[in-house]
Amino acid sequence: MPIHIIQDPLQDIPKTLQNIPIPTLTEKSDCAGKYVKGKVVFKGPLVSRGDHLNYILKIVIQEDAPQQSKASNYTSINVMLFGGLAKDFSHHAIQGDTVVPSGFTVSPSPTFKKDGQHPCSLHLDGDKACVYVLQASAPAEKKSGVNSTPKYTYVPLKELKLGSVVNVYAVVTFFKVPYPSKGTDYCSTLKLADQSGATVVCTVFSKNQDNQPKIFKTGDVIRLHRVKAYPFEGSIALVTSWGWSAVTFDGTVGTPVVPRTNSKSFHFGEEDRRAVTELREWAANVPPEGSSVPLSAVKPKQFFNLTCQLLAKATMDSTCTLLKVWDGSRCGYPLLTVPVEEGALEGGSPAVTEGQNLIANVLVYDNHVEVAQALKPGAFLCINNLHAVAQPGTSELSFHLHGGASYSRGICVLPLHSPEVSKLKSALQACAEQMEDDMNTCLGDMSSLTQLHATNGGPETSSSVRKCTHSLPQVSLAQVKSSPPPQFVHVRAQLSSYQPRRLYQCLKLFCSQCKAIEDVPDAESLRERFEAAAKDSMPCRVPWAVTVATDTDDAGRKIALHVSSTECPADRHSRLVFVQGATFQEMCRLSSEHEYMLPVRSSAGELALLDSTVPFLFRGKRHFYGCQQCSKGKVVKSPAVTTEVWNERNISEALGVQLMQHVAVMKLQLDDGTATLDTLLFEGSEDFFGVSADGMAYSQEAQDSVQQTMDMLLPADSSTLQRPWLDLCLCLYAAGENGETQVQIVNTHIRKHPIAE
DNA sequence: TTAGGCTTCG
Repeated sequence: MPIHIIQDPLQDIPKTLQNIPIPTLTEKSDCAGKYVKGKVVFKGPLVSRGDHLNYILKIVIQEDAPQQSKASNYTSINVMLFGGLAKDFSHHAIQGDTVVPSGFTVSPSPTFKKDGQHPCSLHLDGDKACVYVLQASAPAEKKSGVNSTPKYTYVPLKELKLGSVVNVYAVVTFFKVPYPSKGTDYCSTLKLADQSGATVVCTVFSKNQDNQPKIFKTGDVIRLHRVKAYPFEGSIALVTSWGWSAVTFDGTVGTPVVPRTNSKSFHFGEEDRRAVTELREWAANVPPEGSSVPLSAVKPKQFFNLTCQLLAKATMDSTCTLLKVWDGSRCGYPLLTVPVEEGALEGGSPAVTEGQNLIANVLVYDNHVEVAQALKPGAFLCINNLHAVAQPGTSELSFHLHGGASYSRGICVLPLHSPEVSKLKSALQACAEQMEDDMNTCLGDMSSLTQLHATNGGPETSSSVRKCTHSLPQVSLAQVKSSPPPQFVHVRAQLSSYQPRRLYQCLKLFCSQCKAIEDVPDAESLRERFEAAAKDSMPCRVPWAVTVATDTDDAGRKIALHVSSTECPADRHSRLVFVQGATFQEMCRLSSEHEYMLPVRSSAGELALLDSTVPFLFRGKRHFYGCQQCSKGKVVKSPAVTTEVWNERNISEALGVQLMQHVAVMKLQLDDGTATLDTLLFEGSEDFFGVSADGMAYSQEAQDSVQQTMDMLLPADSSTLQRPWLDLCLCLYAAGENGETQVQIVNTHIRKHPIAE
């Protein structure tokens, strides 16, 4: 726990830490093992940077008395807290507390000129950062032996027990002004909330109007003594009981804590000041009333606000428009499917969401129709005062945005860079990834079945077959272009162009760990890169290999072959041979199907791999590359390949090299008459061509096959009439910083000999 | 005791 609540700084701060006076801090200060001490004179709001773990909190602390009067006058300094530390600090410390941060870094204060505070600021982030908090309290109260004031305990609203009479502190989120009841008393109804997350209704009875709690507006803080918790309609409610009292406070952060009450005598101390301050700060960071409810938490009959993404829309009639939306959470109730006329739906939804309670059908009525009509699929929305309506006889939910504008009912389009949208985007992304995982599992189980189905299928006019299990309607490319990611779509289209036209240029090296994609170096650059290595004639002997030297064509130059004594259990001929001082051509010449050849150079008496721009392993005509980013040290230790069978994977692991794999990457432009669409063939390229990327790298036959496929899809000088139609599965996803939609062809296999022939 | 927050054609 990076926040420590302490009683006595002298005792509770570790003696290993040393104080450094705030005025003496400079950018160059060595702050390891140091702490600063000061009073919190400002505490900003807890700011969330999108995801729930990512918080920032700014505070200003002031040192009591400058310890080095001559040093500088900067006794106040800005302190930035990050992550869990920021959140914990926000909960445990308030303005006025004395705090002792340690494990901070010092950097120039960006607001130095503006705020005139210390030219440096402190940053607390990571494992080493911690803050000791000495909570401010009224010493007089604690130390005076006179126990004149009773000690009250306050129960969090979530922990109310039926039948108990309790004291509570809460924020008023709703109130009805007092009115005469049908009995003898005045009555008012309040709704209360506190940090525990619960909201509770409270009824207040009083003999006269003046004794009612002095609530001026929602957000006020109330302290209630002696209220009784009792059951009402399945939840807990509060009602005033004998001898009850109420004190209220303004809820605005930073304003003086002034109690409002009619009571002649009431207890009010430092504890109360802290309770009010904490509630105010909590309330300031909680979204105001009418905050969004995720689909997963919606209950029948509820009116709520939904933050969501629009997937598709359809006009039902002149007074009603259907919006299909999702927020990445699954509704706890089955969702009603609203039938839509063919072609009426603009946009689409991922097929795998069917039956997953992910997509809500929102019926928008009357005055809201105009706004709804203008919305673009993909937009992020906040639909306010949406009504969850249960279908009679079933528990299926549909959602109605009724006519009228009360309770701020309506649709807002959220700006792309708002925190709500970042939050929503991460939820949607997580949901889409989950769906994809589910789908891949499903795909594995189903692939044999679909292949059978495909070959036994009826009349075929398509030159490709989809290998996915989606049951998606076919959409036009124009529709795809207006569809929001992430989702899968099915289209029928022709190829209109592709790049690169030279197929060998589409081969790349891919690191599955860091996702880097590199070009495959050509023979000429490899020859150059080996030149320096070939000049390495430093004799080198390693205990784990037998070294032999062989002559070269160059007079006097020798190649050293360090043959590892480790044998492959499954094949005694397999050996690891570390080759020192060879050119690229020599490496290729030496390389055979039996041995694994690894080019090395000498490095301080040991052998080291060459840099990652050249293959680290040669076998036969195959060359293997390591990832520059992800491979570990270059020095070769005794290579402990422990597996029964050897292959490039085991060997690279034993050497700490992250093996890169071949991938084929192409850009294909599709056309179906409604639009052209640029797509990427990457993850689905092996499926597409029915050829492995390694095959494309080394086998003439495979290369010819790929060329034939492309020639078949786009015959030279062909008209659109001559080009075959393709049934394709496309995956739409957001890519890059701006979240632009990228489209990949996936789950699609090209028939080289169309059945129609 | 009293009241028990509120909206809605679909």
